[in-house]
Amino acid sequence: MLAETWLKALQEHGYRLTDARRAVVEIVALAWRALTPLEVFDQARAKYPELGLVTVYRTLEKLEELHLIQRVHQPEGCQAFITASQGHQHLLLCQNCGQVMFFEGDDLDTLLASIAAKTGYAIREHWLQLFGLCRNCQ
Amino acid sequence: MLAETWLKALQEHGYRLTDARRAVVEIVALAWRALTPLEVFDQARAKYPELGLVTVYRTLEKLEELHLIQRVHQPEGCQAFITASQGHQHLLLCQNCGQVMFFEGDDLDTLLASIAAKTGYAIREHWLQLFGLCRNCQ
DNA sequence: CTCTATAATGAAAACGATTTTCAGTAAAGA
DNA sequence: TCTTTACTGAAAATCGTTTTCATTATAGAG
Repeated sequence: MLAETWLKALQEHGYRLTDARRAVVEIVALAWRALTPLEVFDQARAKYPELGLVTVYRTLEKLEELHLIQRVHQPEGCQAFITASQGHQHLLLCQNCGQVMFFEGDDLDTLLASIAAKTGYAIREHWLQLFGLCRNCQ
Repeated sequence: MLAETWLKALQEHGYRLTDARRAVVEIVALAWRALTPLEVFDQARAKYPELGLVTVYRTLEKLEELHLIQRVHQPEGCQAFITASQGHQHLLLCQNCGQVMFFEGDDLDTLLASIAAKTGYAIREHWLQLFGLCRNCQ
């Protein structure tokens, strides 16, 4: 299970395993859409009612630092997090239900080379994100 | 001049022309990199010292509403604004000095069709943004 | 299994960015 | 010139996030 992997990773980096952390990790690892810290808090409190919002922030910070989760930029805001993509993948978001999918295989080399030539920029990174409707929401 | 065009557009949409608004518009229209509300405030106060930060927020809101400026998402934050792209253009940002350039001619149709087929999504929008070093910063 | 150092906790306070409220001011059309 | 009302800046309120701090509990040592 993904949650187990994340907890192990936290431990291996010298972080302790606590009930609060476990509750947060389990919610985020299972999420099929990006969750804000407040949403994580609300959902994780069902498992662990003593949980504080501050701990959610602190745990998300560590998960992001270990590249286990990543922040998702959306028109409505940029506070939500989702499981990090592995390797060179990009996001595809459902505009209705928020479902997050990853895809790979973007071949932008030709485009990037042409832009570099036109602008004189040395291009070092790119963000590509798609929005649409998932099968269920069409 | 771009500032004139924006002021005219504001007027045509029923908004009044004031000194505070003129000061904000002139700063943002001339910017070569994305500016946060606070940066706009600081720069515009040189022209119009009575200016309030609240008015900067309110003016930016109207300029965005009229699609004259757009918010720029960056790893460091998503509060800054830049002149809006015209038509189907994307952003290219210098990671060192922040210079913003627009480019067009992204041919993603093949990619989008393949992702749509693979995922079942009806893709309706895409965000593409490039980061690198401009000629001067390399 | 117990002890101990210290990482982690939650509550409250502080913080930065943004929005709202409000009474006074000024743009623009009559 | 007058009048309506959009616009203003200051202050207060709000929202998301971070810091502070005293207490708790994990994890490694003994």
